[in-house]
Amino acid sequence: MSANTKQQLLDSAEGLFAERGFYGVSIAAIAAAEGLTKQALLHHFGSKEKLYGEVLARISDRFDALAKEAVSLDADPVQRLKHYLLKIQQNPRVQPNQTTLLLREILDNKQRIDSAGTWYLGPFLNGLTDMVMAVPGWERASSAQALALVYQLLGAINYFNISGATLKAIVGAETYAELNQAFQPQLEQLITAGLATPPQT
Amino acid sequence: MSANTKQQLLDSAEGLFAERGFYGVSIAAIAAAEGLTKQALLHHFGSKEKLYGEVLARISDRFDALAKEAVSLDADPVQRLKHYLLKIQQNPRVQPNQTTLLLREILDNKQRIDSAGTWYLGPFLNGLTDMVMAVPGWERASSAQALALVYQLLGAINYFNISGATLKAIVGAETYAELNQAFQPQLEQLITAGLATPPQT
DNA sequence: CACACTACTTACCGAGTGGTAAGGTGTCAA
DNA sequence: TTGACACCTTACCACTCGGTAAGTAGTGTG
Repeated sequence: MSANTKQQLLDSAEGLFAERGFYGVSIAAIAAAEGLTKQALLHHFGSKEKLYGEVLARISDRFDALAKEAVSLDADPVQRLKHYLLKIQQNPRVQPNQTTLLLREILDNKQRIDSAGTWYLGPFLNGLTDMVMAVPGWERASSAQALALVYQLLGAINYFNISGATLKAIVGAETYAELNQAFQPQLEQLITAGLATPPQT
Repeated sequence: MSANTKQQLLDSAEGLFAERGFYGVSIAAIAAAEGLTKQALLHHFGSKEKLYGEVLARISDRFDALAKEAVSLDADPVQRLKHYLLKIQQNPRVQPNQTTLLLREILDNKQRIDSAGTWYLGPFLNGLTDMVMAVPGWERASSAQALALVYQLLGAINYFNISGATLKAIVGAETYAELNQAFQPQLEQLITAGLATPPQT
């Protein structure tokens, strides 16, 4: 079955790209992870760049789904934003491969002229910015001000999420476990505190 | 003069590693940036890995210097922390190459068994954690709780700092300029708000 | 049976990789 | 003057890279 093989190749590619980066993985390695030759991979995707693009597109779709879910679940804008951000933080489907890959894309996109890495982040950021501006007190903030907060909260979440293995190596396993426990309540407080102090216009 | 050439090679290497990542840059490209052959580079550093290690060590030294400066400048723990974090955000010597490279290291360190990338981050994080626990209201927090806040604030800063070019491509140059202006006051508010709500013990 | 199509394979290519070996050139001390 | 050393070069090596070419096995479809 072709569709199945293709999805499995995308799964492997997602994990390997997240681990080692675009240049750090060969298409042969991705194909071998599924017991195939690299020419089989090229048969399905045409080129390494196209494969990478499809991996990113799949991630984008997942974020969209998550956003739609958040909108449908919560009416209160503060709760909605909080739940959405916490879901981004926790979703095992999303973390950590997905976050890592997106971050790598942010880092690498400067030199890959291909804009595949930017188009999908736009709607995502817009959605979050709108959520912030729906919060009481933020209606009169500029979109740039709301985006600044959005980016700071995303950074607070993602920076930690991608640090896992390295951070554990630095502080030790026990401290890391405590840190993992302390992180979410602290994050909720930070979100609440950040939203509670809208910029004065 | 050897020391000069070596420093210039380190400068070039720092920029190129930050831009393209460890695997994305060849030692020949780094050497060519200084008008040399790759064998001249190998003469100075022995191997690509060792060169990379020296680049990281240099960055570590700069962070240490910044921390010492912060301690000497401010007596009030809140102001000290605020100034330190803002300095990390703004320092043109530090940003953005340095932040980018450190982030790449966090991402890649899992597979590079070499621990060169972890040892220097330890003291840096410890210093910040101590600064937080010196803030009134945080004395009784656990170090994990303080570290959680530290990491969230670092994420808020660094995530934005590494996003420059990509973020500009997403939101457009004008919005990005506004965002750049809105970022710092918003960050100060977030730091203040985060520190103002210590965890209940 | 012929034909086309999907899903692969092996064989191969040119370009680029990190690294080794050996040699050249200049400087400086004995 | 000789030797040692730092600093650099050209030449070369084995290897890996992404991608092309050509072919094969299996599965319908007319």
